[in-house]
Parts: sequence; C-alpha cells; structure tokens
Amino acid sequence: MHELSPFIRAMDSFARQQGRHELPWRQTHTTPYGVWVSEVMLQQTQVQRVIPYYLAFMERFPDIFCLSCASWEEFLPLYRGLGYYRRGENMLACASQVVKFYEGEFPREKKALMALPGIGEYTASAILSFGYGLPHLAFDTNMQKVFGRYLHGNRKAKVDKVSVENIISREEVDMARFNGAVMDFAATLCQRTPHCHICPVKTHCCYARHSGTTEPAAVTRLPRTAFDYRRARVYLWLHQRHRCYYSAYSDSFAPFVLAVGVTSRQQIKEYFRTAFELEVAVRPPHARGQVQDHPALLVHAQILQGEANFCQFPPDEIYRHPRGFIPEG
DNA sequence: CAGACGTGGCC
DNA sequence: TGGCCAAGTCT
Repeated sequence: MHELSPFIRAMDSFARQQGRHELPWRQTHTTPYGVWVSEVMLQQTQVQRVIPYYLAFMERFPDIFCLSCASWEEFLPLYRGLGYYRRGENMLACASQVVKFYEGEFPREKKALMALPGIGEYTASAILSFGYGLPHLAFDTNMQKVFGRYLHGNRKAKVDKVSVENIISREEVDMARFNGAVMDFAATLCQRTPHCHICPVKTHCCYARHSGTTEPAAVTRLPRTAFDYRRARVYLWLHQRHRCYYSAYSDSFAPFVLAVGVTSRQQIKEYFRTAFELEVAVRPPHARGQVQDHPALLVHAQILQGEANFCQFPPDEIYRHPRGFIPEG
C-alpha cells in the first residue's frame, strides 16, 4: 500500500466509465505505426484538431513502407495546417530509418526509439505502451499536472517519474490503459481550473485537500491598447529555418513590405501563393510599432513549398528592424 | 537550459 | 477582435 493506490484504482474505473475509447488511434486494430502517427500529430496540438488529419493520413499512408517512400510534396497536403513543420520532416526521416534499419517495425526499446528523429522520451514511452503493451509511463504535461497536484498540490511541482513508473508497474495495471486514463482525466476533470467537486480522488489529492491554495492562480494580463490592423503594414522576413534569409531586393537585404491591410496570416499566405507561387508558414507578429507614422508589424515566415527566386543572405547580414521603426511602448 | 517552433479555434 | 490554448522535441 502507498499513497498512489487509491489513484490507480480510480483511474481504472475512470477509464472504464469515461474513457475516450472512440478516439481513432485507440482502436483494437491500431498498430505501433498508427500510435506513432497519432502521438507525433498530438504534440502541442489539440485532440479535436488532430482527428481528421489522422484519419486522412492513415488512409493515404496506411503503413510505414508507404510513408517511407513519400516525398515532401506528397506528404505536405496531408500535414499542412498542423504547424511545426520540422515535425513533418522528422516523420519522413523517421519512417525511412525504421524501414532501413528495422525492417519497418518500430523497435521495442526506449533507447532505440529515442534515437529516431522526432521521437523523444514521451513519444517513445507512448509507442511502447500503446503500441506494444509494454509497461512504460507516458509522462507528458497531463501527467505532470495531475501528479504534481495529487502528490504535491501544485501542477508545476517536481514529480519523480521513475518511482511513479515503478509503483504503477508493481500494481497489476495495464500501463497503456493507465496512460490513456490519466490523459482523459486531465482533459475532462483535472483541467487548468480543475473540477474538484466531482473528482473521484478528491479525498486523497493534495491539491483538493488544500482547496487549490497550494497552486498559484492563472495570471491575468492587463489589456493592451488597441492596434489599428486595418492601417498597418507588415514587414516580413522570409527565411529557411533562420539559416538563410531572402531579400525583396537583389543587391542588398530588405524585408518584404506588404500592402497596407494585408496583416492576417491567411492574407499573407495568400499573397505569397499568388505573387510568387510559394507556400509559406507565417508566424504571429513578434513586434509591432510605427514606421513613418504608420502602424507596422514585424513578421517571420518560412518557405514550405516552392522555389524562391530571391537573393539570399546569411543571418548575420540581415537587419532585424526596418529603418525608422519605433517599437510600441 | 531557455527559447524556438505553427496553427485555427475560442471568449 | 487579440491573446491564450493544446498528448513535445531539438538545440
């Protein structure tokens, strides 16, 4: 017996009663490949957003051999819109390595998995537990939040992963079931503002016992002064992973200066699509201010697809603000 | 080890 | 509408 016993029993019951069993990557026919695809897509991305991407992706690339042969041009249509395009590059590289070195089967060892591109400790554990039924704890931000609160009353508190994993393994618990249960529990009950009044472990949880007073409340920011996007101009730095920057001019470096009012990410993408036949990923503005009495936004963007016929400059030869830029203050 | 990396939906 | 959010990984 130990302090986690009630929690483990509660999660088992929670999984049975309120588990999200209908998620497409939780089906009985889901392969380690399917687990991997879902886990990579789910990184820093919301479940509801991933579902349609996952379904379409598995239809287009049903197995890892299929994916390992795909080009970036074939891959991108099924990935575009998910963001974090390095993730996408890593998926292709990973698929090709698994085929080349492991005959298309993901290894069953954490160390070997973590050596593959785009697979870190969390994703490796997820593949091992969900894909192979091995007893690895999939410790993500959900588990951090839940165990931090349960054990120490604070979602940010340091949690000893190894001892938690050992304790769970010792119980006769299916680790995959447990991992999924904690995620569902975190998503539906133990949210940023947790619903302790209906929580099955409230009598054992450190956070609930202290009525949440052990955790700092979410910060509320002061409202900012309105910014006139309709009159604003975007100054845009187009780059390849910040390794080289493209200039709007051929003789010296200059950022792209867009038309007044072309400020939304959607508008900016459309501009590069029609003007240059380029697909670009546009970051939210990293600075705003004034240039010659006009509101200005400074924006980074990188090329996803297409050929750029612009002059290239190394990062140290570009300047980061337009002449006369006055930061908002 | 901070900081970078994307996006569309939501209030 | 602007600021925040969501199953990490890499450098």
